[in-house]
Amino acid sequence: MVSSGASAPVDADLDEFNHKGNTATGPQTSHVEVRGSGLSVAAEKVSNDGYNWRKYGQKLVKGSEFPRSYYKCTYPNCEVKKLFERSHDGQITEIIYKGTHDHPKPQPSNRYSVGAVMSMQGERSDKAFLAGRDGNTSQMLLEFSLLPFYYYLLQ
DNA sequence: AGCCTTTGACCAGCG
DNA sequence: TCGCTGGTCAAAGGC
Repeated sequence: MVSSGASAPVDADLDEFNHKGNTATGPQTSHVEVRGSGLSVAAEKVSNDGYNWRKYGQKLVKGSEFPRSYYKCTYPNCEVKKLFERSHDGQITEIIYKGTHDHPKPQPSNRYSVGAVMSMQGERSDKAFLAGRDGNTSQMLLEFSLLPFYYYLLQ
């Protein structure tokens, strides 16, 4: 569960989502919070989570000092949306997924030699967002799991 | 040539 | 009913 369970520290705010009354009928919303990762690669990885996204908007929401980007999955018949909020440093402040992919992931343009990344993304792609929220531990895991990817980029 | 990002405007929901 | 805010659209430009 160490290397495969946490691609990103997931703070599942499904409670808040439930509270609003949109659960089974509405689209699933996953609230992913990635804070404190100084690696700009973190943003890259989260952006390239195995799917292709097309940006369709950007808005500065109140309460946040940084603009929020709106992405949509480019897969045909897949209307999963992703709200991406990051600071000017490239640090991710908030990521919100709306919906669930019901299609296989397209071929990632980058072929990591590290299968671990793929596998963990594969697990993450579902809705296994329920386990693994240890605060600092998950943060550490994030950076740790990113090391191979980061190393790959450096080459 | 095609897809993606950018950016301003438009629209709908809510207080 | 009006104003505000968040979300989406669409045109233009870039890669």
